[in-house]
Amino acid sequence: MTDTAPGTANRTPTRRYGTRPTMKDVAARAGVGLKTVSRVVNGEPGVTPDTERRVQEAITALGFRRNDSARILRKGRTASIGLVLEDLADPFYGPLSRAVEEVARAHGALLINGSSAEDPEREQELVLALCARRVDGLVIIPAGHDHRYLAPEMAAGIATVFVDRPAGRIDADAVLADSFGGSHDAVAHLIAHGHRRIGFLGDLPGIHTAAERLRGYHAAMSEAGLPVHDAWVSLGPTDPERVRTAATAMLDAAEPVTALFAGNNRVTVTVVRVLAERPAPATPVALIGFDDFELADLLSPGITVIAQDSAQLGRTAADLLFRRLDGAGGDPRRLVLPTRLIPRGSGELPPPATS
Amino acid sequence: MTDTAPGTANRTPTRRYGTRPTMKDVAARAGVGLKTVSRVVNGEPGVTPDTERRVQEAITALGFRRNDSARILRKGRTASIGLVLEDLADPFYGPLSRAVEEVARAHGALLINGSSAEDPEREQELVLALCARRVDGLVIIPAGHDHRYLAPEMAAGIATVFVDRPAGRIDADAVLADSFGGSHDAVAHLIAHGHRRIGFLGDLPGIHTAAERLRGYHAAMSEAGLPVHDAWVSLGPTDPERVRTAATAMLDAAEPVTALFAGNNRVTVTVVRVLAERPAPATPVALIGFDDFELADLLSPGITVIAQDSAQLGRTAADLLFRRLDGAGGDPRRLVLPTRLIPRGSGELPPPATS
DNA sequence: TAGCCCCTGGACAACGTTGTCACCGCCGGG
DNA sequence: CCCGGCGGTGACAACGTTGTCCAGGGGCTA
Repeated sequence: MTDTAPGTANRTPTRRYGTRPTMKDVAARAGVGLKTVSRVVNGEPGVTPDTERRVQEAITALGFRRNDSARILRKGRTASIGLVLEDLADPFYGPLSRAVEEVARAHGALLINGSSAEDPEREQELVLALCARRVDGLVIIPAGHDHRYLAPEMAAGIATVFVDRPAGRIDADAVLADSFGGSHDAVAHLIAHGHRRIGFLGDLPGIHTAAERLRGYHAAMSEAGLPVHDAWVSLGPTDPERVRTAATAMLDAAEPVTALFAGNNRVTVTVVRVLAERPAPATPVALIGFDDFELADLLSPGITVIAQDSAQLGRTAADLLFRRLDGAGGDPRRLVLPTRLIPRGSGELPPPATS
Repeated sequence: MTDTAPGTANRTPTRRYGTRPTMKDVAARAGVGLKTVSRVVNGEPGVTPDTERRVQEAITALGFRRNDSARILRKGRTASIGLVLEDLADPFYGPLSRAVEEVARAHGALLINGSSAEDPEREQELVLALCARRVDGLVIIPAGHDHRYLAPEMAAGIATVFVDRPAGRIDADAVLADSFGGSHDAVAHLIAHGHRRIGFLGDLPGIHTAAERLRGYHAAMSEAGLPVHDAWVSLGPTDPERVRTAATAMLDAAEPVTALFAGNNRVTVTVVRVLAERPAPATPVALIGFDDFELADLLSPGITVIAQDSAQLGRTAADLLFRRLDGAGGDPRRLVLPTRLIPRGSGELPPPATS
């Protein structure tokens, strides 16, 4: 009684506000043993219909709901998985997250997710918080490059699958899109349409996908025997200001690029804006973007993209995760999903005739 | 030993795979008491630097990580909140979810979220699962219209805030956008530009926002003394097929509508597609959409929209939730956030001169 | 030097559930 | 009539942590 707030003592004579009935309360009210309540709640066999009815009545009368915290502590499994990604608000990650959730749901698990905001420290903090909660598994879109901090957790049985980018300095399952191949295809496509001076606007070079896409760009250029000017490549944060500046510089150079390859959806959108704002040139600048985005087909011209199915990425990763949780052993696997070039017009524009 | 997998017995002599060290193990290894370990782990005062060092060493040596399940059970607070929305993959909910997450993070809480897929049963299932986990609070974008099932949970202390749509048949906090006002503004805007026959393409009439937007449409029309033909209003699922059919019917009628008001972002996008696919009419059809969406400004014409800030919606709801959790009392509140008309061209198109 | 207090550290119960095991009464068979 | 078995039920420990309480020792003051 001593820790009962004075004001609430009279309002709820039987139990304090915020205190919920437990199985013990239900048992007492139904006049049965604790374990019998447990059996009823979990649908275990071995309870007379009459007893069950009495217990059910007590449950509804008291508004009892099983405390899963205690259940989890006892059983050791939390039936929940963690998802750490860069930014839930990014249209690329929404479908991915939803796909992971659907798979989790099919396995009766809940999804706890957090955004790292591309900050390695925040990623680690989040991941370890999830480990402390003893999630059964983790799906991680890594922001950092060193995941050795995860080794003890994985050794302790927390299944982990990396998505979109591989783990750093540890061996772990990963599900990736074919950034190199997709990028190569895009640049080759532009070259096939006659372009020789192609600019690449990419994400921070430390990000695995950005590096791979740059590699694909270089590979396609060199396969075609084309030189790459330093001024044609710009890597950095994807905020509109930087992209805008970089794109403008490439387009206004003495020998301007005739085509642009944008390294991800945010960059593509900014480039579209930049191109739209410039006075219409005699020959429009060709553009291909990595990642598809809604309405890309409705712009004029439609934006040619390298599409990767982010939902499929998430689904594949979650499937792999649950296979691991179901006991699938073997060495860490790396799955690479293909990308697809969707021509819509902007990537098929020819270079100026003079070029 | 009997339940140790044969292959792992030799690899981990001291403990089975999947079993983690506990504070007891740490205490034993450090040669201190259990509670001392607890003090170190939680940064509580009253431990000599030397003792603390020994404990820290034992912690890293064993790879110990506090089991938050047990902590939660003991403390009664989970430091996590649940978010139930319709579809994480929807660009409207991504920013909302992210905003809720940020607020939660600022309060040291994790976010568990789930998609109801607009299915009341699934919503209830999810919400109750979250209650069983004893989340501290809930942010709900309701799919159903009867939330009496939540009453016992709320009485037991789970703070709950509804977003985007109010709760059904119970009294609860709600944060809404001004659907009626925004809708009214949109239609008035079209009327001001000379339109008399305006079509409304809305979501399922059971959804609160859809009903409110319809109400705003009717209000604006009747204020202007304009009649509303049955054929000008179409409510239903927002899948492209239905919207396409409905829009086409309105546009091909004997007395076709000269302007369309789309009830949400999915509808707007489909309508834009429909209009783009039709042979260009002498006078283009005016269009205003509820919800802003990326690239709306880059289409030609730009799409005039009624913008509601979904991130702000989420932030406001989460703020309110944590104020409740911090003990703020008082009656349930209903906050209504304003919408904003953003003219971009499509809503300013005049009707045909003959009209 | 005696007495007291503070500081550190540990023993123990409790959180609410589930798994194990034992008990009770009743049945059929010997 | 007794015994074995079985279906139904409950007592009890354990999961890993935190809060409460107490003990012991060292330093300080009177």
